[in-house]
Formats: sequence, C-alpha cells, structure tokens
Amino acid sequence: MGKLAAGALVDAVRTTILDGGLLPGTRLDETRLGAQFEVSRNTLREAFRVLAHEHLVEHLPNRGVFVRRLSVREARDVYETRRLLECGALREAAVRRATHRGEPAGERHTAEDRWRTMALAVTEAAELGRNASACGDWDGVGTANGQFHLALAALAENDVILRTLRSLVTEMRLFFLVVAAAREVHEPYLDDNLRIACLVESGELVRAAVVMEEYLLRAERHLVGLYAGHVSGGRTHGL
Amino acid sequence: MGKLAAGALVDAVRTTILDGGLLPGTRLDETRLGAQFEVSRNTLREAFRVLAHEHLVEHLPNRGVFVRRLSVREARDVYETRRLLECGALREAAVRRATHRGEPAGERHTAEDRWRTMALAVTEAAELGRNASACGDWDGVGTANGQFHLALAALAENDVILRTLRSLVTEMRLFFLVVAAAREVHEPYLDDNLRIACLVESGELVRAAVVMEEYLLRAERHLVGLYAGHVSGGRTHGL
DNA sequence: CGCCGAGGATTGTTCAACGAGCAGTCACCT
DNA sequence: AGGTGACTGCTCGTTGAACAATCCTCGGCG
Repeated sequence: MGKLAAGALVDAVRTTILDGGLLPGTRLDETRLGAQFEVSRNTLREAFRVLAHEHLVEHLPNRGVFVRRLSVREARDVYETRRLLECGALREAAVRRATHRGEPAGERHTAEDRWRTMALAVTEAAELGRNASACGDWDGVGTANGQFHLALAALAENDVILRTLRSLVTEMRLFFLVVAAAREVHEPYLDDNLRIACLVESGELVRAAVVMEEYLLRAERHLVGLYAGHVSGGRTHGL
Repeated sequence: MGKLAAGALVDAVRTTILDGGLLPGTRLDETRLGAQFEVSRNTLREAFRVLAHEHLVEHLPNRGVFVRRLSVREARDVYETRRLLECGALREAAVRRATHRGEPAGERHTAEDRWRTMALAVTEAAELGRNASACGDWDGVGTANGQFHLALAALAENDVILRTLRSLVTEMRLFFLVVAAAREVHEPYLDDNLRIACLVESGELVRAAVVMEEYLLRAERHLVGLYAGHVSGGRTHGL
C-alpha cells in the first residue's frame, strides 16, 4: 500500500463508500474490513475516527460504525449551509477583486494571475459536466458538479470556506446514493452551471451570486421532494 | 475515568489546550501524554485524529502532533466564514419564523415554544458575559461570548450550521491564546452582544443580522491588527 | 406469549514489539 | 575552518495478540 497506511486507508474507505461499494446503513466490521484492506484493527479504528468526523460514518458505542444515512432534515440543513457559504463566497470574491484593483502593480498582477486560473477552473468544471452528460455518464456529472461548486468557492481565496464546503459536498454524495437517480438529480442544473460560469468569466460576481441563490434554493426543494418520494414511509435515520 | 476512554480523552485534551495548558507550538508526545492521561498510545492516537480534524492540532508525519498555531490569514478566513454563517443563520431564522406563522395551531405552538427558549439562551449568554466582565473574569467573558454566538446560530434550527460554527468558534480560541490580552479582545463587543440580544428578543432578526455583519467585520479588523502587533515579524506558522 | 439468562460475537482498550523516518552529533576529508 | 556523511538515539507508524466490557441472539421457562 501507500506510505502512510492510515491516511491512505481513509481515502480508500471514503472512495469505496462514495462509489456505492458500502451502502448507507451498512455496518463496517473491524476485523473483516481490516482483512479486506490489509491493515490492522487499530489502524482501521484511526481511520474510522476521521470518517466519523467527516460525517460519512456514524459511530454507535459498543455497536460499531455504520455508513451514515442522512435524514431529510440534515440534507436540507446541508443545502441551506451550502447556500450561505457559496453565495457568500461569491460576494466576498467580488469585494476582494475590487480591492485588488487599488493595489500596487506587482501585487495586483499576481492577484490577477490567480484569478485567471481560478475562473478557468470554474468553466472547465462546468464544461466537464456538460460533456459527461452528453456521454450519459451521470455519475461523472455528479463529481463534475462537485468540482464546479468547489471551484466557485475557491474564488473567495478563503481556505476555511473551501474546506468546510468540501466536507459538505462530500457528505451530500451520501444522500445521492440513496435517492439513486443520478440523472434526475443533476441534469436540471447543468445549464445553470454554464450560465454561472459565464457570469464569473465576465467578472459579474454579484449577479452570479444572485443566480446561485435561486439555483440552490430550487435544488434544495427538488431534493427534499425526491427523497420524500424514494424513501416514503421509511425511517429516516438509524441502523 | 469515564466510560469511553477515547471520547473522554478528546474532551480532556481539548480542554487542556483551550485552557492554555498546552500552548500553540507544543509537541504532544504520545508516550508522555499517554502516561499523563493514563491511556494507551493507541487510544491517544485515535484522539489525535479527531483533534487534527478539528484543526486544534497539527499532524506532521513521522514528527508528531503539535498544538496548532494559527496564521493571520487563517484567523481572517475563520472570521469571514463566521460572518457568512452567523448573519445567514439570523436571516434564515427570520424567514423560518415567518413561515411558522402560517402553520396549523399545534405545530405553530411548539415552534413558538422552541423560539422562546432559544431566544432566552441568547440573552442569558449576553448577560453572562456582562456579569463576568463586571467581575473582571475576562476568561469567562471569552467563553460566554462563544456561547452567545452559538445561541444566535441555534435560532436557525440548522444542525449543520451549528456544528460548523461550534468548530470555528473553538478554533478561534487558539488564536486568543497567542494574542493573550483577553480583555482587549472581548471588551469592545459586550455592548454589541446585549444590543443584538435585545433585537432578537423583539423579533427583529433582520436588523440583528445587519448589526452582526458590521460587528463581525469590525472584530475581524481588530484582531488582525492585534495579531500584527503581538507577533510582529515572527513566522506565522510552523513548528 | 413473553420474560430471562447463557453463550457467542464484536467492540474498547492495553501491551509489547519491530521497522522506519527524523534530528542532532561527531569524526573525517578537503 | 568548513562542509559532508555516517552513526546514534528517539519517536512515530503499524502490527498482532490479549483481555474486559458490552451487545445480540437464541433457547428455555413460566
């Protein structure tokens, strides 16, 4: 395996979960998973601690760790939080970009360079999603969509916003695993992504924030509706 | 000790750090700390994983874990993020409260009950801070201030916002440990807290959000200035 | 039918051991 | 003198085994 077993193990387990290899509700047996990934039980427990802190996994004392099953309530909360952070990030990016204009030439130049690459990442992610949808790769659309939102947040040049959002975007993929229909989940937003990318390219960050606000509100209501349909009557949370 | 050693250990180490028992930059020796808290090295390593994920502690491979030393950059980022989340939470609380008015009587009643207790928690935290300042207990003012901000965020009834904010508020205390002067850090904001609490009590959440925005911007600039003074010329991050 | 207790399985925690990586040291060579 | 490179501790990274504590299941009993 990789150099540091514990760190690599976290990535491996996370990837397995997010790829659907371990569905929400599954118990993660320490000895079996330890054998599967060829690490000792102690190392595995270290990995569980960080996955639990990422809210991908749930630790019930003396019972074990389970792949987390998100409640509608929490999905709504995550979307609301993302809306605050992502729209806020765009607005902060706007004021930061405005203040950069008043700086000495050298500083302004490097700031403008960073801006170019960050804006490029946004449009690239949006187009990646469009291309994936053209190929019918709806799973790829999902990851491209995540990249798009993270690229947007990166515009604010705020590591705390970025890392928080990364965690939330990852957590949302748990939700997509249970509502299943990746196409229905992501397709309606491909055009919105492209439109926002255009606004960013032309520097209209505040307008991008407004579009984003409406977009995320719509997505929130959409997903809550989807969930109500797919898990009707079931328990929303538990073992 | 407590029932679950690992969980209790996390709290114990975190408290020790936040009380100044382990200053930023200190290396946390696995065997020594294990002896001090009377737990095995493995259990301690589990605790380190979660503290690292809380960004209270920094893990350098093959070197050990160190109490984290925040850079000015990160302190600014944390404040910016808090501003987005706290003001956003107040605005979300406003719309949620408005929609609750249109609900059936039973639901509306329990919602109103929750509102009362949450609003009460806000004013209690604000007054707790005022009382602590009257006693000259500036450390107590700091914790009361943290409670105040968390109580405000709780108004949005969004667990994700709350847990994220709790993490950020905790992380900020690392910053206060190095700028030291607890009085200078917290005193200017006691009156703002009381004013916001009054606005919340009278249900003027949007106005509270506006005051909060200005407040947090001011605090951000204030702290960045303080840091520049206390750590002038020093490295901002490292071992 | 429901309560209850024995037994098995799994987690929680500890311990000892060994390999590996990082720092400081000190002799050696130029 | 100054730089270089091997040597030496020390600590981390990981493992495997061991034992207690807890929970689940299943079968017996009232």
